[in-house]
This record gives sequence, structure tokens and C-alpha cells, in this order.
Amino acid sequence: MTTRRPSPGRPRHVPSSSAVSPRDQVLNAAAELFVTRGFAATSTREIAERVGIRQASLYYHFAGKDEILAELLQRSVRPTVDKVAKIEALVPPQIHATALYLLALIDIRTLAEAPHNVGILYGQADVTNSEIYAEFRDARQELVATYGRFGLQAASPSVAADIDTREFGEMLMHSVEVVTTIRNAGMTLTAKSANRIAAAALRMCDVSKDTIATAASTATELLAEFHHESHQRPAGDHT
Amino acid sequence: MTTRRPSPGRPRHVPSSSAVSPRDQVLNAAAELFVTRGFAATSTREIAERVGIRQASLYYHFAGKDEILAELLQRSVRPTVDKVAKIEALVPPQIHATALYLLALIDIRTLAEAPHNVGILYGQADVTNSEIYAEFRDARQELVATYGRFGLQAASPSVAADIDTREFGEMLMHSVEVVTTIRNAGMTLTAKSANRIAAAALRMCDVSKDTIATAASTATELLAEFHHESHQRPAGDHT
DNA sequence: ATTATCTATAGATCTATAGATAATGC
DNA sequence: ATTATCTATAGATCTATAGATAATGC
Repeated sequence: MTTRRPSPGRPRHVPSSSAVSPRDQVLNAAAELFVTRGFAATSTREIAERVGIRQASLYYHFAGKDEILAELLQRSVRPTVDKVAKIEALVPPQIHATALYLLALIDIRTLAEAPHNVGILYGQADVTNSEIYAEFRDARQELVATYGRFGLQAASPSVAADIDTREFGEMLMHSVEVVTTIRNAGMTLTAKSANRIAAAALRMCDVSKDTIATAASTATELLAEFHHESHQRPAGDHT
Repeated sequence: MTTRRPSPGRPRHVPSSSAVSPRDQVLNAAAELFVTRGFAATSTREIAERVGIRQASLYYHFAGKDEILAELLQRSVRPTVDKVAKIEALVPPQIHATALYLLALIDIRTLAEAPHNVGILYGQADVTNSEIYAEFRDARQELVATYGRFGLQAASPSVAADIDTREFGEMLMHSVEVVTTIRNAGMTLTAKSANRIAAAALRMCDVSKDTIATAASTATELLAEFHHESHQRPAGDHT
């Protein structure tokens, strides 16, 4: 069934049975290992072994281990960041609660559906420091700012009066990232669960029960507009 | 001024200028390195260097790197877990909101005041798996259960009806652990900020504004009862 | 000619053990 | 005698580079 189309390059010592590009095979193998064992604890040899190539062959696709992680991180935030403008365009400007709910749902889904729970890598100390991940950190900061902005606008006056965008953004985004913990604990993440998390974020803003209900149903409708395609799409796939 | 009292054992190649036990010196140095560089990325040599002893001398105090991390993790949750019974004794049984607020404040303070932001190590993948950290994971699970229990009892009927203890516990505890992110981002954690985080946790339970205000002032009073002593106390210090 | 792999390996680690040694304590 | 260190090192990694090789594509 997996009759491989012949391809250029010296054959692998273990023939590939996968249709995805070698680069993505590496990314997938690395993601699983980084998530289960940790970045520093994963050797390039282990990654290569999973892919079915020799350790040195990795360096044809990536300049180093760092670069593999950098790309994985990018792929886990970029989709959500890219959708922020569309959210703002779709949601009527007064209804900030809906915007926040929708943002949360999209973020939750991206984190939940990513192969191998890449979200837990955010906390890895390695990531916080090295220059290589600056682009990822910038994207994440943008997301924090968006959460903060949406949250402050949706919040009741008494809540909004007391806190700045940055701190509130961190609080909201962090509370959404609980998906990662839940996934890691082996609990299944249902759609209901995703909605509970999003609703909890709105309650943090002191949004009323009724407004939350409205936001939930509107956001769920709008969610269909966000085809989940941009995520983990192999480079060069223009289908 | 730091005239060292003579002590048994061969002298260090760099004489210690610290009064704390060698074991705690190792723990402190390791904590800083684990937090800034990551566990796997930190070598025993680096730890020893900071302490001012040779790499091999670490093994007189700890059986291995793992054991150092295990103890650091323990020290970061044990204080809070140990206080749960006292919280339940001090807070009148009907006032669950206050109990949750107090739990959150204590947890936040423990995470905020620990030297070197050890909380970020919770997410490190290494920790999730290895058997050595089982004791830590158990303690943390107990804390999750407590958050869930306090939260469910404090929650409005409509919120409580919809979610189970475990998931709610993860959500509440995770939202409190934002301290870790805030600390890591270099933002200072003020007492006001701690209260904002605790209040947000109560809002997640749909607790009314008035009840939150009462819980906040009662919990702040009660907080004085919890001398922060058990944390990072050097072993054998019975002062 | 180009592409994607392979083999071989240098050089730099890193952890943990064995056994010596220099203090204090009795 | 006990304690807390030291020196030396075995053995096991691990990353990245150099250069060869086996396919396809033209």
C-alpha cells in the first residue's frame, strides 16, 4: 500500500514509509521526544533513530538541535497570532467578551490538536534565554498583549481599574494554557472542556453569566470560519 | 566579618564564605542553574563550581543530580500542602471562598519567595516521567485535589454543576502558578499583584464581588498565622 | 548535476566511582 | 575515628564536520 515513489538522494538505511517531507518527519520525531524527555535530554541520535536516518543526516535539514526546537515553537504560536486580525474583523467592536472567548477557543484548539503537546515546551528554561528563540518569544509576547487588551476591554470597570494590560494578559493566557497540563495528565480534552476553560477566562474578567453565554454561542459559530489548516502544514504544500 | 568557625573535613579548594550547610549551598546553586539553564542542560560540574567544591564532592551529599532536583521540588510544594489542614481548621467551614483565597495566597507567596523561581521546574518534561519524582508528583496532586475541592464548594451552583474536581483543580492551581511566569518575565510580584491573582481565581468560581472582598480581608488577616518558616529551612535548624 | 543520504571520526563533554588526604573530635 | 573534601580517571556519551556514495533529473 505504501508504495514509495522513487526520490532523489541516497536511500535511507531504513526506507521511509511516510509520505510527509523528511523535514517534517524530523520535526514530528523531535516534538515527541522533546515533549516526553525534555529538550536538553533528547539527543540528535534519538531523533534520527525515530526518523530512520543516521544522526549526521539531520544536519542536512537543520543547522542544529536548536533550530528544530525553534521551528516547533514557531508552529505552535504562529497560527493563533495570525488569526488575531481576523478575530477583530469578525467580531463587532463592542463585543469584546466574544473576541476574548474566540481567541481562547482558537488558542486552546491549537494547543490541544498539535501533535505531541508542544505547549509544555514554553516553560523549558532553555527557551527563555537563548537568542535563537527570540522570534518565538516575540510572537508569544504579542499574544499576551492581545489577551490583555481583549481582557481589559471585556472586564467590568472594577476589575479593569486595578490591573495593567501586561499582567492581565499573562494571567489570561496562562489560565488558557492549562490545556497543556490537562493533556499532559492524560485527561482527554473535549469540546466541553475547551468551553469551560474559555468561560473561566471570561469569569476572570468579571463578565456576567449572560454575556458569557452569548459570547460562547457566537464564538462557537464564528469558530467555523477559522479552518485549522495553517497548523503543522508541511512547507511547500499548496494544495 | 565572615570569620569561619573551623569544621571537620578536608578544607575546600575555595573556602566557604557561607554560613548555611554545604547541602543547602548545593541546593541553592543547583536551583539557580536549573531554573536559568534547565535541568538536563546543567552539569554537576557547574553546580560544584558555584559552590566552590570539586565536581566529585557533590556525591558526598547527594546520590546524583536527580536527587538534588527531587529535593528542590519537594521543598516547593511541601510547605503549601502542609498548611492545608491548618487552613481548614482556621476558616469557618461554610466560608469556602475564604479558604480558597487563603490557599491561593499561601501558594503564591511560597512560589514568589522561593529563591530562584523553582516553580518553573514543574513543567520540565524530565519531571513528569522519572520515578524519582513520584513523591513530588503525589504532593502536587494532593494540592490539585484541594484546589478542586475548595473551588467546587466556593463555586456558584451553575459553575459547580458543570465540572469535576480534578479538572477544576488543575484550572485553579494552574492559574495561580502564573506567579512563576510573572517572576520569570522579570516583573516584580507585589502584594497587590498576589491579591489580584487570588481574586481572579475566585472569579473563576463565579464568586460575587462582595464575597471576594470579604474573603480577601479575612484571608489577609489569617495569613499572619502562617509563619513562612518551614520554607527552605536548612535541615537541622531547630531555632 | 543535484539531492539526500551514508560512514567515520574528532573533540568536547559529562556522570559517577575509587581511593587519598586534611581537617576536627574524642 | 569521623567527616568532608580532594585528585584522577574510566566509560559513556554527544554534537558537528568532512568526505564518500547512491539515487534521480536533465
